[in-house]
Amino acid sequence: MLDIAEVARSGGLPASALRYYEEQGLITSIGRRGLRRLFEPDVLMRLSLISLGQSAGFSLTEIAGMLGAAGVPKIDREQLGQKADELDGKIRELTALRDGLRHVMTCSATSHLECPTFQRIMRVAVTRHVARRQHPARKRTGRK
Amino acid sequence: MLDIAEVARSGGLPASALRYYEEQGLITSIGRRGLRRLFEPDVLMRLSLISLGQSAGFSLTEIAGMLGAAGVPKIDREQLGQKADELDGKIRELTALRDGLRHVMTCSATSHLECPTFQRIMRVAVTRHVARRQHPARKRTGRK
DNA sequence: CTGGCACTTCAAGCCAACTTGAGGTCAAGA
DNA sequence: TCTTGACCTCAAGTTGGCTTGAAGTGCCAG
Repeated sequence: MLDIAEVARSGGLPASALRYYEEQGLITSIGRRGLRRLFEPDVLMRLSLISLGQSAGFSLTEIAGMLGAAGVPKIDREQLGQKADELDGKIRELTALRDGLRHVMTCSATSHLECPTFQRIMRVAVTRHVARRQHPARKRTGRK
Repeated sequence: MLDIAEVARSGGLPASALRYYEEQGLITSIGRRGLRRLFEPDVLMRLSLISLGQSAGFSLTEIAGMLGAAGVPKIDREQLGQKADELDGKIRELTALRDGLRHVMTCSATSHLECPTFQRIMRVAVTRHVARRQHPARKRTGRK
Protein backbone atom coordinates (compact mmCIF):
# COMPACT_ATOMS: atom_id res chain seq x y z
CA MET A 1 0.00 0.00 0.00
CA LEU A 2 1.37 3.36 -1.06
CA ASP A 3 0.22 6.68 0.20
CA ILE A 4 -0.49 9.43 -2.29
CA ALA A 5 2.84 11.15 -1.77
CA GLU A 6 4.73 7.97 -2.64
CA VAL A 7 2.63 7.39 -5.72
CA ALA A 8 3.17 10.98 -6.74
CA ARG A 9 6.90 10.64 -6.30
CA SER A 10 7.29 7.31 -8.11
CA GLY A 11 4.71 8.15 -10.70
CA GLY A 12 6.29 11.49 -11.42
CA LEU A 13 3.15 13.56 -11.20
CA PRO A 14 1.66 15.89 -8.60
CA ALA A 15 -0.82 14.64 -6.03
CA SER A 16 -3.39 17.01 -7.48
CA ALA A 17 -3.25 15.10 -10.74
CA LEU A 18 -3.76 11.82 -8.89
CA ARG A 19 -6.83 13.18 -7.15
CA TYR A 20 -8.10 14.39 -10.47
CA TYR A 21 -7.53 10.99 -12.05
CA GLU A 22 -9.38 9.30 -9.23
CA GLU A 23 -12.27 11.72 -9.61
CA GLN A 24 -12.35 10.83 -13.30
CA GLY A 25 -12.35 7.14 -12.53
CA LEU A 26 -8.95 6.43 -14.04
CA ILE A 27 -7.46 5.12 -10.83
CA THR A 28 -8.93 3.94 -7.54
CA SER A 29 -7.65 4.45 -4.04
CA ILE A 30 -8.07 1.38 -1.95
CA GLY A 31 -8.65 3.12 1.36
CA ARG A 32 -7.50 5.89 3.64
CA ARG A 33 -5.07 6.34 6.49
CA GLY A 34 -6.67 9.22 8.26
CA LEU A 35 -7.58 11.47 5.39
CA ARG A 36 -4.80 10.24 3.16
CA ARG A 37 -5.54 8.07 0.21
CA LEU A 38 -3.86 4.71 -0.05
CA PHE A 39 -3.17 3.00 -3.35
CA GLU A 40 -2.07 -0.47 -4.36
CA PRO A 41 1.31 -0.61 -6.12
CA ASP A 42 -0.65 -1.62 -9.21
CA VAL A 43 -1.59 1.98 -9.69
CA LEU A 44 1.90 2.76 -10.93
CA MET A 45 1.45 0.52 -13.96
CA ARG A 46 -1.89 2.13 -14.58
CA LEU A 47 -0.34 5.58 -14.40
CA SER A 48 2.25 4.57 -16.95
CA LEU A 49 -0.43 3.31 -19.26
CA ILE A 50 -2.40 6.50 -18.81
CA SER A 51 0.59 8.61 -19.62
CA LEU A 52 1.35 6.45 -22.61
CA GLY A 53 -2.19 6.70 -23.85
CA GLN A 54 -2.07 10.45 -23.52
CA SER A 55 1.07 10.68 -25.54
CA ALA A 56 -0.66 8.52 -28.12
CA GLY A 57 -3.19 11.32 -28.38
CA PHE A 58 -6.11 9.75 -26.54
CA SER A 59 -8.24 11.74 -24.14
CA LEU A 60 -8.54 10.69 -20.52
CA THR A 61 -12.07 9.55 -21.26
CA GLU A 62 -10.93 7.29 -24.06
CA ILE A 63 -8.14 5.95 -21.89
CA ALA A 64 -10.61 5.22 -19.13
CA GLY A 65 -12.54 3.23 -21.71
CA MET A 66 -9.51 1.21 -22.75
CA LEU A 67 -8.35 0.50 -19.23
CA GLY A 68 -11.79 -0.52 -18.07
CA ALA A 69 -13.59 1.71 -15.65
CA ALA A 70 -12.54 0.01 -12.42
CA GLY A 71 -9.53 -2.19 -13.04
CA VAL A 72 -11.88 -4.71 -14.61
CA PRO A 73 -10.85 -5.22 -18.23
CA LYS A 74 -14.42 -5.13 -19.49
CA ILE A 75 -13.01 -3.92 -22.75
CA ASP A 76 -14.82 -4.50 -25.99
CA ARG A 77 -12.51 -6.42 -28.31
CA GLU A 78 -13.87 -4.81 -31.41
CA GLN A 79 -13.29 -1.37 -30.03
CA LEU A 80 -9.75 -2.33 -29.15
CA GLY A 81 -9.19 -3.44 -32.69
CA GLN A 82 -10.40 -0.09 -33.86
CA LYS A 83 -8.00 1.69 -31.56
CA ALA A 84 -5.19 -0.48 -32.84
CA ASP A 85 -6.08 0.41 -36.40
CA GLU A 86 -6.18 4.08 -35.51
CA LEU A 87 -2.74 3.71 -34.06
CA ASP A 88 -1.53 2.04 -37.25
CA GLY A 89 -2.65 5.03 -39.23
CA LYS A 90 -1.08 7.43 -36.81
CA ILE A 91 2.18 5.53 -36.88
CA ARG A 92 2.35 5.74 -40.65
CA GLU A 93 1.67 9.46 -40.51
CA LEU A 94 4.33 10.06 -37.94
CA THR A 95 6.80 8.02 -39.93
CA ALA A 96 6.17 10.10 -43.01
CA LEU A 97 6.37 13.29 -41.02
CA ARG A 98 9.65 12.19 -39.51
CA ASP A 99 11.06 11.34 -42.92
CA GLY A 100 9.91 14.72 -44.10
CA LEU A 101 11.75 16.45 -41.29
CA ARG A 102 14.91 14.43 -41.89
CA HIS A 103 14.75 15.26 -45.56
CA VAL A 104 14.38 18.95 -44.92
CA MET A 105 17.49 18.79 -42.75
CA THR A 106 19.67 17.57 -45.57
CA CYS A 107 18.02 18.96 -48.68
CA SER A 108 18.85 22.54 -49.38
CA ALA A 109 16.07 23.64 -51.65
CA THR A 110 15.29 27.23 -50.81
CA SER A 111 11.64 26.47 -50.27
CA HIS A 112 10.87 22.96 -49.15
CA LEU A 113 7.30 23.36 -50.19
CA GLU A 114 8.68 23.31 -53.72
CA CYS A 115 11.16 20.47 -53.34
CA PRO A 116 9.77 17.44 -55.15
CA THR A 117 11.22 14.89 -52.76
CA PHE A 118 9.66 16.69 -49.84
CA GLN A 119 6.36 16.88 -51.67
CA ARG A 120 6.42 13.18 -52.42
CA ILE A 121 7.13 12.26 -48.82
CA MET A 122 4.50 14.56 -47.50
CA ARG A 123 1.87 13.51 -49.98
CA VAL A 124 1.76 10.08 -48.38
CA ALA A 125 1.21 11.43 -44.93
CA VAL A 126 -1.19 14.11 -45.96
CA THR A 127 -3.46 11.94 -48.05
CA ARG A 128 -3.67 9.33 -45.32
CA HIS A 129 -4.35 12.01 -42.83
CA VAL A 130 -7.01 13.74 -44.84
CA ALA A 131 -8.69 10.41 -45.47
CA ARG A 132 -8.92 9.82 -41.76
CA ARG A 133 -10.29 13.29 -41.20
CA GLN A 134 -13.10 12.62 -43.64
CA HIS A 135 -14.06 9.34 -41.94
CA PRO A 136 -13.35 9.97 -38.30
CA ALA A 137 -13.08 6.51 -36.72
CA ARG A 138 -15.41 7.64 -33.97
CA LYS A 139 -16.49 10.88 -32.37
CA ARG A 140 -13.56 13.15 -31.62
CA THR A 141 -14.17 16.06 -29.27
CA GLY A 142 -11.53 18.51 -30.30
CA ARG A 143 -10.67 19.14 -33.91
CA LYS A 144 -7.76 16.98 -34.90
CA MET B 1 -5.94 33.29 -55.33
CA LEU B 2 -8.52 31.64 -53.13
CA ASP B 3 -10.97 33.44 -50.94
CA ILE B 4 -11.39 32.27 -47.36
CA ALA B 5 -14.54 30.30 -48.11
CA GLU B 6 -12.76 28.26 -50.77
CA VAL B 7 -9.83 27.59 -48.50
CA ALA B 8 -12.20 26.58 -45.76
CA ARG B 9 -14.02 24.20 -48.07
CA SER B 10 -10.95 22.59 -49.59
CA GLY B 11 -9.03 22.64 -46.36
CA GLY B 12 -11.89 21.09 -44.47
CA LEU B 13 -11.92 23.54 -41.61
CA PRO B 14 -14.10 26.48 -40.61
CA ALA B 15 -13.21 30.03 -41.60
CA SER B 16 -12.94 30.90 -37.92
CA ALA B 17 -10.05 28.47 -37.60
CA LEU B 18 -8.33 30.03 -40.60
CA ARG B 19 -8.65 33.50 -39.08
CA TYR B 20 -7.26 32.12 -35.85
CA TYR B 21 -4.33 30.50 -37.66
CA GLU B 22 -3.57 33.75 -39.39
CA GLU B 23 -3.67 35.62 -36.10
CA GLN B 24 -1.22 33.07 -34.74
CA GLY B 25 1.09 33.51 -37.71
CA LEU B 26 0.63 30.00 -39.08
CA ILE B 27 -0.73 31.16 -42.40
CA THR B 28 -0.74 34.48 -44.22
CA SER B 29 -3.42 36.04 -46.35
CA ILE B 30 -2.00 37.73 -49.35
CA GLY B 31 -4.56 40.51 -49.58
CA ARG B 32 -8.22 41.35 -49.44
CA ARG B 33 -11.12 41.61 -51.84
CA GLY B 34 -13.25 44.09 -50.00
CA LEU B 35 -13.05 42.76 -46.48
CA ARG B 36 -12.48 39.18 -47.53
CA ARG B 37 -9.13 37.60 -47.10
CA LEU B 38 -7.42 36.14 -50.14
CA PHE B 39 -4.93 33.30 -49.92
CA GLU B 40 -2.48 31.72 -52.32
CA PRO B 41 -3.23 28.07 -53.18
CA ASP B 42 -0.03 27.26 -51.28
CA VAL B 43 -1.94 27.69 -48.08
CA LEU B 44 -3.64 24.34 -48.61
CA MET B 45 -0.34 22.49 -48.34
CA ARG B 46 0.46 24.48 -45.25
CA LEU B 47 -2.87 23.59 -43.72
CA SER B 48 -2.23 19.91 -44.34
CA LEU B 49 1.12 20.16 -42.67
CA ILE B 50 -0.40 21.98 -39.72
CA SER B 51 -3.05 19.35 -39.32
CA LEU B 52 -0.44 16.64 -39.62
CA GLY B 53 1.75 18.28 -37.04
CA GLN B 54 -1.16 18.55 -34.69
CA SER B 55 -1.95 14.91 -35.01
CA ALA B 56 1.71 14.25 -34.28
CA GLY B 57 1.09 15.97 -30.98
CA PHE B 58 2.80 19.28 -31.58
CA SER B 59 1.29 22.55 -30.41
CA LEU B 60 0.46 25.27 -32.89
CA THR B 61 3.40 27.24 -31.56
CA GLU B 62 5.80 24.39 -32.22
CA ILE B 63 4.34 23.89 -35.66
CA ALA B 64 4.77 27.57 -36.41
CA GLY B 65 8.39 27.07 -35.49
CA MET B 66 8.85 24.12 -37.82
CA LEU B 67 7.09 25.74 -40.74
CA GLY B 68 9.02 28.96 -40.37
CA ALA B 69 7.17 32.02 -39.24
CA ALA B 70 6.33 33.47 -42.65
CA GLY B 71 6.65 30.81 -45.33
CA VAL B 72 10.39 31.25 -45.10
CA PRO B 73 11.92 27.96 -44.04
CA LYS B 74 14.30 29.61 -41.58
CA ILE B 75 14.27 26.37 -39.69
CA ASP B 76 17.20 25.36 -37.56
CA ARG B 77 18.48 22.00 -38.80
CA GLU B 78 19.51 20.85 -35.40
CA GLN B 79 16.10 21.55 -34.00
CA LEU B 80 14.55 19.60 -36.84
CA GLY B 81 16.76 16.66 -36.03
CA GLN B 82 15.54 16.83 -32.49
CA LYS B 83 11.95 16.81 -33.61
CA ALA B 84 12.66 13.84 -35.82
CA ASP B 85 14.20 12.00 -32.89
CA GLU B 86 11.21 12.83 -30.74
CA LEU B 87 9.03 11.37 -33.44
CA ASP B 88 11.13 8.22 -33.52
CA GLY B 89 10.54 7.72 -29.84
CA LYS B 90 6.87 8.39 -30.19
CA ILE B 91 6.60 5.95 -33.07
CA ARG B 92 8.17 3.20 -31.03
CA GLU B 93 5.81 3.90 -28.15
CA LEU B 94 2.78 3.84 -30.35
CA THR B 95 3.94 0.62 -31.94
CA ALA B 96 4.26 -1.03 -28.56
CA LEU B 97 0.94 0.35 -27.47
CA ARG B 98 -0.70 -0.99 -30.61
CA ASP B 99 0.86 -4.41 -30.07
CA GLY B 100 -0.40 -4.28 -26.53
CA LEU B 101 -3.93 -3.57 -27.68
CA ARG B 102 -3.81 -6.33 -30.28
CA HIS B 103 -2.54 -8.73 -27.66
CA VAL B 104 -5.29 -7.87 -25.24
CA MET B 105 -7.81 -8.60 -27.97
CA THR B 106 -6.69 -12.18 -28.35
CA CYS B 107 -5.32 -13.08 -24.94
CA SER B 108 -7.95 -14.01 -22.44
CA ALA B 109 -6.18 -13.56 -19.15
CA THR B 110 -8.72 -12.27 -16.67
CA SER B 111 -6.58 -9.29 -15.79
CA HIS B 112 -4.25 -8.10 -18.52
CA LEU B 113 -2.20 -6.24 -16.00
CA GLU B 114 -1.16 -9.70 -14.81
CA CYS B 115 -0.62 -11.34 -18.18
CA PRO B 116 3.12 -11.72 -18.70
CA THR B 117 3.01 -11.20 -22.44
CA PHE B 118 1.14 -7.97 -21.98
CA GLN B 119 3.56 -6.86 -19.32
CA ARG B 120 6.53 -7.59 -21.55
CA ILE B 121 5.07 -5.64 -24.44
CA MET B 122 4.12 -2.73 -22.28
CA ARG B 123 7.40 -2.58 -20.45
CA VAL B 124 9.12 -1.53 -23.65
CA ALA B 125 6.76 1.31 -24.25
CA VAL B 126 6.57 2.42 -20.68
CA THR B 127 10.28 2.51 -19.98
CA ARG B 128 10.94 4.46 -23.15
CA HIS B 129 8.16 6.78 -22.27
CA VAL B 130 9.23 7.34 -18.71
CA ALA B 131 12.77 7.97 -19.87
CA ARG B 132 11.53 10.71 -22.15
CA ARG B 133 9.46 12.21 -19.37
CA GLN B 134 12.54 12.50 -17.19
CA HIS B 135 14.58 14.27 -19.88
CA PRO B 136 12.02 16.33 -21.71
CA ALA B 137 13.61 17.08 -25.09
CA ARG B 138 12.59 20.70 -24.69
CA LYS B 139 10.03 22.71 -22.78
CA ARG B 140 6.56 21.24 -23.02
CA THR B 141 3.68 23.48 -22.03
CA GLY B 142 1.08 20.95 -21.01
CA ARG B 143 2.01 17.93 -18.97
CA LYS B 144 2.56 15.00 -21.26
C1' DC C 1 -1.80 17.12 24.92
C1' DT C 2 -0.41 20.16 21.71
C1' DG C 3 1.57 21.59 17.58
C1' DG C 4 2.76 21.25 12.95
C1' DC C 5 2.59 19.78 8.62
C1' DA C 6 1.13 17.02 4.97
C1' DC C 7 -2.74 15.79 3.55
C1' DT C 8 -7.98 16.82 2.62
C1' DT C 9 -12.19 19.29 -0.01
C1' DC C 10 -14.19 22.59 -2.97
C1' DA C 11 -14.26 26.43 -5.93
C1' DA C 12 -11.99 29.11 -8.94
C1' DG C 13 -8.34 29.90 -12.26
C1' DC C 14 -5.39 28.84 -16.39
C1' DC C 15 -3.83 27.56 -21.14
C1' DA C 16 -4.55 26.01 -25.78
C1' DA C 17 -7.33 25.95 -29.59
C1' DC C 18 -11.01 27.25 -31.15
C1' DT C 19 -16.26 28.66 -31.50
C1' DT C 20 -20.02 31.79 -30.85
C1' DG C 21 -22.41 36.12 -30.85
C1' DA C 22 -23.24 40.92 -31.58
C1' DG C 23 -22.80 44.46 -34.44
C1' DG C 24 -20.49 46.25 -38.81
C1' DT C 25 -19.07 46.35 -43.94
C1' DC C 26 -19.30 45.83 -48.70
C1' DA C 27 -19.41 43.67 -53.64
C1' DA C 28 -22.70 41.69 -56.47
C1' DG C 29 -27.19 40.64 -58.21
C1' DA C 30 -32.24 42.21 -59.02
C1' DT D 1 -29.85 51.98 -56.23
C1' DC D 2 -30.67 49.06 -52.78
C1' DT D 3 -30.76 44.83 -50.54
C1' DT D 4 -28.66 40.80 -49.02
C1' DG D 5 -25.71 37.60 -47.32
C1' DA D 6 -21.16 36.22 -46.73
C1' DC D 7 -17.56 38.03 -44.89
C1' DC D 8 -15.38 41.20 -41.13
C1' DT D 9 -13.78 42.48 -35.89
C1' DC D 10 -13.68 41.97 -31.11
C1' DA D 11 -15.02 40.04 -26.85
C1' DA D 12 -16.58 36.40 -24.46
C1' DG D 13 -17.52 31.48 -23.97
C1' DT D 14 -16.15 26.34 -24.16
C1' DT D 15 -13.62 21.99 -23.27
C1' DG D 16 -9.97 19.22 -21.41
C1' DG D 17 -6.60 18.62 -18.13
C1' DC D 18 -4.99 20.10 -14.63
C1' DT D 19 -3.17 23.79 -10.78
C1' DT D 20 -3.89 27.03 -7.12
C1' DG D 21 -5.82 28.90 -2.96
C1' DA D 22 -8.44 29.02 1.16
C1' DA D 23 -10.04 26.68 4.90
C1' DG D 24 -10.28 22.25 7.39
C1' DT D 25 -8.52 17.61 9.52
C1' DG D 26 -5.78 14.31 11.77
C1' DC D 27 -1.45 11.37 12.54
C1' DC D 28 2.98 11.73 14.76
C1' DA D 29 6.86 14.23 17.36
C1' DG D 30 7.91 16.33 21.29
